[in-house]
Amino acid sequence: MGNTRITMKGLAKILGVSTSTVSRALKDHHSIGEETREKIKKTALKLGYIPNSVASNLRRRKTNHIGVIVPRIDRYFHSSSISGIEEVANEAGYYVSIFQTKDSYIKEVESVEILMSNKADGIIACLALETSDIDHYKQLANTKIPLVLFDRVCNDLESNKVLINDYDAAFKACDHLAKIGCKRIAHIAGNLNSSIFKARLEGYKAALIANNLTINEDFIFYGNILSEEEGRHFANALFDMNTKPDGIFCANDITAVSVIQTARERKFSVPQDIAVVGFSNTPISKIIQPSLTTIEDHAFEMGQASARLLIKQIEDNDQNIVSETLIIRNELIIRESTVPAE
Amino acid sequence: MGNTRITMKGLAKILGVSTSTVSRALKDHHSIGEETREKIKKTALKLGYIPNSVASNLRRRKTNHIGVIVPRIDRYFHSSSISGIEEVANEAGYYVSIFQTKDSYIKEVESVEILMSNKADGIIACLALETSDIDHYKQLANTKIPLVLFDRVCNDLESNKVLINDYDAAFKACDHLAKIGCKRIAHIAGNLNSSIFKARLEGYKAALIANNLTINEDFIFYGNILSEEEGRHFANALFDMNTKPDGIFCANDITAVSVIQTARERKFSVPQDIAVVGFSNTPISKIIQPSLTTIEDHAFEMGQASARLLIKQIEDNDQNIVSETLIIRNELIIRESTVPAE
DNA sequence: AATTAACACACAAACGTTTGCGTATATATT
DNA sequence: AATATATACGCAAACGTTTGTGTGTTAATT
Repeated sequence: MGNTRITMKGLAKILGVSTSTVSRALKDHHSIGEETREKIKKTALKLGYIPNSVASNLRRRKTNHIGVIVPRIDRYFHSSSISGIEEVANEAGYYVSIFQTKDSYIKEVESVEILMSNKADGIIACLALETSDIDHYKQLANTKIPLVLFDRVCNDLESNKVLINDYDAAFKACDHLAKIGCKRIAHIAGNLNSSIFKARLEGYKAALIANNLTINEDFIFYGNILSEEEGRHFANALFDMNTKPDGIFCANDITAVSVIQTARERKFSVPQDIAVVGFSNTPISKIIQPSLTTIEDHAFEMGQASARLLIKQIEDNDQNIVSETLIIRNELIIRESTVPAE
Repeated sequence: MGNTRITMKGLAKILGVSTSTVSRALKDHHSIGEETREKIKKTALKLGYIPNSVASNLRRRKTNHIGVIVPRIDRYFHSSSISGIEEVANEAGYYVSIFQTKDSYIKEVESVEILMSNKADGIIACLALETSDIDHYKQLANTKIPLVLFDRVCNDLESNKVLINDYDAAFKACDHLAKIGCKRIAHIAGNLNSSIFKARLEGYKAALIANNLTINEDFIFYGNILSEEEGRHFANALFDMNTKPDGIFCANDITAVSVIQTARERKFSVPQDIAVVGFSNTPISKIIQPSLTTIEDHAFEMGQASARLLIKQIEDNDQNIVSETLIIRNELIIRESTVPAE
């Protein structure tokens, strides 16, 4: 029953050396002679030795493991950023575990606890919509586990951040609507508990003011998770209005797509009756007809940048830098939902 | 500076009890008196004790960690199945780490090695396209780490499997095309190294034969990763043919969408000139115009089933069952790309 | 020839838990 | 009163590494 696998101790006994020699030989420590090193490696291979990282992690006080906490992995923005995180983490010798909060505060707290217990070397998180109390992240600071917040960050928390300028992006989007002639610009806002949706709302308002348009509260729809259903609901409400908006800035692509679909069903034409702008440049935005004007927010690159920043924090001991904030570029991508193809 | 966190040993010293008592008290072991138990818990809380799972894992020889290996997390099918896996794993007290192979054999091997080293309690994997040699999974069998393959499985490997009947699904799809009157049915096939794409090709052929249609090799396009680019390339080749197909079954939604887009650009109409069927019922399939007829393969449920199966294998010691295979239902969803809305 | 330095390895403690076993006191059983 | 049982806790080994220090041998330096 060679049931239990060979360990360093086992190898040492077989070869008549000490476990410390085995350990050093396997990682090419210079103090081990050429000959014994080779002999050890050879038999390790032959006997199918597999290093036990759990033991190693305990001893080294390092796990080479970074935890990622996101609201929902099946949303394109998040799976893309995870993909970016995973790529640079792996490159640097870290592996990645995923926690999905489904925007629940409790699940977020639990995730952080598990990651602390498991001695993750660092954490990258995108806040749940429900989250406003951030003690769980503050507790993290005591444990010296570096944290990077991305996309949905928290201003009350001093931590590393990677985000885009949502205000600016929203401003560009709405300014574009104004410039193409929209006078009554509506907005589907996300959960204002979240930094990004608050900023997008403010960017929206600022752009209207800058273009001498009045802000009409009836034209602002306050959403939550911005699902397809929410989008449809708002779109229907919008098309039921007496004086209808002639442009709309949606805080994500999902709701923007719902608006376009609803418009089609109700025989309104986009962009003639209403121009629509989304947010995130998800794959669907290119495909839908009319194709969707939207903000490219570079999710993959945000993920990469977050991972790079985190790993720097993990590996550098520069205690002078308390925290760092990275702003990622964003672009307005103009498509047919605001400017019809000629 | 209180830099190093409090441990059980520390708590024990402070409270004047043994570490074993602390350990047992914290997990409500019956042999610890009410009074001491409460006292221990109280001070543990007060001093911000965080259990060290790494140490616990080492001692218990269990990590409560399951590894997931998928080709690309930013593809909807995979992020959905991960979401399903994550949900049931968390429910059962496991956390999930993700490895992305990008369809590379080497990355898959490395991922398995990392998971073995890290003593994952189990692994759920969807094979990379490149993978044909599966020694790395066979090695896993020696370590007694349970494995569940899902979607893209390997017939040479005796292991737990969760998949759909791709042959049957493809048959249904192509039979549908035949029944609506298509005589020249084409197929965009995936990498035939992969079980699912081979099965879909065979289902395609079988359906043609069953409908007394001849199999024309010119109508079969052999793809690889089935990206948008591949789809466009094949679509253009298809529309350049003298006698064009009047129906096409695409091995995934991405290429199906490309066909529809290309058709639109080149002024062919779907489904009148060519009917098209995709595979996976990704969100985009509902949105595109015409909406896409496709196979619903229940990615989320596949993930759930995989996780449940794996956890059963981890926790049950029923050594009678060597392996188990679950077939998940699938349905043909008929939309406008084969049957125009009246 | 004496001192240094380099080399090659072994010893043993440590990382922070868990757990089988042992023991002392208190209560119940005959 | 003697034995058995339950209760409440401590001892110490173990999980499999890593690493600081120690030691004996050989080669280099003066």
